[in-house]
Amino acid sequence: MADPAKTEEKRRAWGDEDEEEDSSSVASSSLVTAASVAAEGKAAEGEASELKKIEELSITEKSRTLDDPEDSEIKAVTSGNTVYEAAVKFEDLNLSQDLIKGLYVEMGFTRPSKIQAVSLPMILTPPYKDLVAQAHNGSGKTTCFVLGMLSRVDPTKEGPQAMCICPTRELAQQNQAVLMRMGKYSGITSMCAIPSESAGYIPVYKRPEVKEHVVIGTPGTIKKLMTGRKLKTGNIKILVFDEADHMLAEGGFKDDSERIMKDIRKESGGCQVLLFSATFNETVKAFVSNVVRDGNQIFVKKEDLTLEKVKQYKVKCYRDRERPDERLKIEVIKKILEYGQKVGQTIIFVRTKESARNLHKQLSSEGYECTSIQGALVIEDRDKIIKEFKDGLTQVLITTDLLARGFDQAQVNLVVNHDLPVNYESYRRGSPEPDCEVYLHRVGRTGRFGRKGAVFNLLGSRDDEALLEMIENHFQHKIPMVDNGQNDDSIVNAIKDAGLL
DNA sequence: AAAAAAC
Repeated sequence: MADPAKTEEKRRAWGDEDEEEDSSSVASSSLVTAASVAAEGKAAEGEASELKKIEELSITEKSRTLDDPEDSEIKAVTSGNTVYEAAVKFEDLNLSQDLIKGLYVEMGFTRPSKIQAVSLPMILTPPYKDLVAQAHNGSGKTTCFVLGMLSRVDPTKEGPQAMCICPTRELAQQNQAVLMRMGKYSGITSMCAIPSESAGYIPVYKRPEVKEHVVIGTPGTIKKLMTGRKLKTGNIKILVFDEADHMLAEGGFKDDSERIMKDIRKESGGCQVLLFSATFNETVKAFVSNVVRDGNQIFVKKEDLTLEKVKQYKVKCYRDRERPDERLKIEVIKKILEYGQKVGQTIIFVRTKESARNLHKQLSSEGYECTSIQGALVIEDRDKIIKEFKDGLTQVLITTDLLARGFDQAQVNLVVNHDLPVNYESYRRGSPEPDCEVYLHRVGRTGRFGRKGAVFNLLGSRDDEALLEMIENHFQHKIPMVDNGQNDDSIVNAIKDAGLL
């Protein structure tokens, strides 16, 4: 539907948003069999001074139906003396009846997923400790922090008591949508603090004070409201950073995030801070555990992060010459879409806004319906394109890394990397390295909640081949090559092998 | 290079 020429672009886009992580589907459950507590080191039994215990939560999961992405062990390190028991049922969590009803009736959940089982007790048990939590894509992280926020709000009191900071507008909106559904029966109110349409822009000083209980938004708007004294943070009890590794990364939102965290911690007299993401590279991890020194931690080994039900492939899209063959990429994409349309929705990732536009134009002109989104679009168009895709009105969405993180759409079962994610710093240094974290997030747009999916990585050069090899090594996961031949069934077979079709 | 962002 979307006509590329029709979508206006703004010279300076200051919208933010992106979409979140777990949405509609049933959080399928993993069975928590045992939580054995092993004392760190060879500490003698009487050593009460030992502050840290390492709990190896060995978790066997039984994926009963189609859900259950998390196979691997997650390792939890607790701080302090509290012993947490994994929640087998939502009833184990002392939630209000309103929230229980929201989980079962509105969300349709049955039991906590693995990350929920492990993290929710840590979030909800006093004394309220900070938490850094890593879990697989599509494993239900959003539910963890949304439930955390809802549980800590007193609906009889007015004003902000919980806050969530996200990297993009789309993600903030998606998270708020989840919160509203889950909190449907609780009487808890929320607002989305993101840049609004330029037409209806109201300067901060003219806005009323925020009265809602929960504020979800992007760093700039949140900061603006805070400095404009329209967002009082004195009663904030819980502060969440979604996609926390990115929110705290150099070159990410580090400065904004630290500022916000510092101010709120001071104003509120110390509030609980939750950091959630599917990825934490070593640099961020070191920094993060410094930020939440006295907190609990949940981590997953990077080798265990790849989603089993999502099949990854690579396709050679260059011929003899060692330069990208855009034409060949288009042909391969067309092949993928031919069959992809039959199985569900497709997201195509590109590196730049310009490629998003160009690819959109090209595919459209060849009769392949698609839409595209990137940060230069005006907010109205961004919202419209997301809505159309979420409503299933469009099948193919071309995007920059705007949607790499958190975007949750169960029907997406094909992801195409038209360009591989490259670490910009290394690129500038002249020795390009892949951005493995972004790669993992892109892959995670499919296979939500244990569903099946396929990812096609288009290799435009020998360099791309080397990049993907580094990604394979990073995750210790070999990615098979699929023939690009236009005359055989390699692509179809790959889609079939992934369990689609 | 992507994203957020202002009055």
